[in-house]
Amino acid sequence: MATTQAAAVDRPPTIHDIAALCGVAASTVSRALSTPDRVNIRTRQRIEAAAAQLNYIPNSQAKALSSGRTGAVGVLVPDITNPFYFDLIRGTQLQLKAAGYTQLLVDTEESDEVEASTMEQLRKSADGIVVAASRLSDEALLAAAAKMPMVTVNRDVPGVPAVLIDTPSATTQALDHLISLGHTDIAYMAGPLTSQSSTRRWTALAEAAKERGVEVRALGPFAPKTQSGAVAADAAVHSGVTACIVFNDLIAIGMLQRLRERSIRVPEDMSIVGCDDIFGADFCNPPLSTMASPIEQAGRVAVSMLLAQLNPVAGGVTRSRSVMPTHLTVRGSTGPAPGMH
Amino acid sequence: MATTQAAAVDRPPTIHDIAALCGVAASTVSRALSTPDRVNIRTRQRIEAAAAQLNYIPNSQAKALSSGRTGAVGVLVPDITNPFYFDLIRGTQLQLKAAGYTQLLVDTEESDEVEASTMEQLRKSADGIVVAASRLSDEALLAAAAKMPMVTVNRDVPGVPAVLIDTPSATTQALDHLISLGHTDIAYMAGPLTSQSSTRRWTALAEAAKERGVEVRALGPFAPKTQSGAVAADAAVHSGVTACIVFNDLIAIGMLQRLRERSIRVPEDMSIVGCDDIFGADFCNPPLSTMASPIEQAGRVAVSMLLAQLNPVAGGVTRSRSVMPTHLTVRGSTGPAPGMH
DNA sequence: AAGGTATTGGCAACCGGTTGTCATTTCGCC
DNA sequence: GGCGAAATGACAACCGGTTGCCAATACCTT
Repeated sequence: MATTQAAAVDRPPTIHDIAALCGVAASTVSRALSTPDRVNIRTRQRIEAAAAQLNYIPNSQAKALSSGRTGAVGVLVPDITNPFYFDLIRGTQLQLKAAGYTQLLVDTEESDEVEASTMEQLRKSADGIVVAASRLSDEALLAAAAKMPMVTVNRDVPGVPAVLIDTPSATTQALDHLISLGHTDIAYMAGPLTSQSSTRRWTALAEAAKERGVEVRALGPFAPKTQSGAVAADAAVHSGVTACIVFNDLIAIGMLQRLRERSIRVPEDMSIVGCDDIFGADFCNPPLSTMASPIEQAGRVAVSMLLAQLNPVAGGVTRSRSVMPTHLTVRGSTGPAPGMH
Repeated sequence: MATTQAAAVDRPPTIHDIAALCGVAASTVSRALSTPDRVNIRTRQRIEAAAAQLNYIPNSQAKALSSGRTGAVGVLVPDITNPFYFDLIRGTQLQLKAAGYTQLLVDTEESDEVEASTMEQLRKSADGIVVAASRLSDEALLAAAAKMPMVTVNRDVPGVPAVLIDTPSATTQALDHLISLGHTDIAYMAGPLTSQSSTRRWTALAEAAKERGVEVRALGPFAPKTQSGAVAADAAVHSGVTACIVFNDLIAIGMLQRLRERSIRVPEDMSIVGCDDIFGADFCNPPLSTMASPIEQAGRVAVSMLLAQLNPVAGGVTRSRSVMPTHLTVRGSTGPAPGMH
């Protein structure tokens, strides 16, 4: 039989249901749940019990609307299918979840426009964003950071908190490694022009090369995909170098494949050093020598920095810059220069 | 000088700002933007111009709260670092973005509990969900599907719309391939017990083997990680089989590494067939023969089915099941059985 | 026991849209 | 020119929480 009094309807319970059940005002319920110490302990326990009984789950939309905080953090990556970002994403996801935040993951498709419009979109629906390998200009990034809390990964813009992966110094390790193997003709296979990581690596590498009196030439740019490896490999062979330090593992693995097709032996005829130590770098053929860094941790740190920015602790210092150590992992793709023993 | 009239404040514009600028009611603005044909064309154009001028972006929270529709879709995957899901995620993301939806990606950590609680959470903040390789029981899944629109991927539960990747039939292809190479001792390296995909593959494989009069034994279960490859490889060697059909490429690649360590040659001593054709399957050593399927497309189809469910079109038929074709891709990890030519 | 302070709980406005209702306008038609 | 129907726009309630403000209550002190 139909009844006018709201029975246990199927609609999810709200604070009003709890309030009615406990005989208090809705606002009291709200306070009991979000500002526990502003409510009588007994009342609070009654409310909590009722909430548990009703299987209450707060409506995040409503919460966001009224409080202005969404409890969500946007994570922007240029290419979601690039294995490099898997670990980063997992790091951010774990850290965000631990803090009770939701992750909004967006693939910006290597496009500065998509990146910018996404940021504008997220301005309303997220409390802050983590931007990996931004393709935006320094000015655009700085302007965006002024509008909403932001932490960048692998992008150094003064005034914007950042997690930097210290690949530049690793390129020096790679260079020394190659020099110690007798290589003197070395190329740097560059990434996209808009990638600051690529620029920073090249700068560091060129300087180190100069100090050591060897010559390193830059080739490229190459898109960060395995497919680009073919062009890159051909360019390297044509240039006559005996070793390559490659922008990232994706391209490096592509080069490995192409060199194999062309019957150019790695590392006997050509040594290859990648960067990132992505999934696959350890089981490609030959296994790739590469510059490895704690990517997942970088993701966690980025989130920590962002959350510290969102919820400032009295007396806490907010770091605005964090550098992740990087080291060279030598596997099978590097060996003595041709003609050396 | 201070002014009481709200000038161009920094706060993002709302429909009220637009309404004030146009001299109409806020509700008119709302209608003009969401139900364009219920408003005078001239008024609408004025409103649209004002919206553009103010750079108006609707507040998705408020929209969700009042309309009940969030414009977001949850995508649940068991392990975000499993390359198999990259393409799936990219597929869902592309299709969702094209339809103006937001993707909420969650890693359920291969846990049925995380999966269940995530669903409960998402019930409020998403309009529907895509669940890949669910670890939930049929009953739990059916119950969850009753509460919110859902499409599963690689999980067949009557009454729940699903995108199925036809790996079972591919196992038959793999079996025939191995038989044609002279193998008679074949093992199936099983995935997690809670994975229906694994069960379905085994069922299909066992039946096909029976028809063909060969014996196939099941080994495992093994966790879907490269690390499990070592145990799997050792188990395979110990069992004396000459070929393995493996639950997925992750385990298969791990096996390849282990067999190499143990100096067991692939494919001379042992043939390996993987499943999924993930990133890396083409450049591991040797390149992996595997069962490939259009994963990204599976993601797109799953989203299409979900959206069709959310926005039923008059006269449109809603497919509740879609099977993606799968075929065997032969590379270097399969060869003639030992002693055959 | 009375006065004071600290704590607690309720009211109501508000966040930014959506949507039902209804009065008004506009238009077409006879 | 006047009528009716359709189109249009304004009002206000509502979604589910948060929060400022104030009154009421409790507790403590002298």
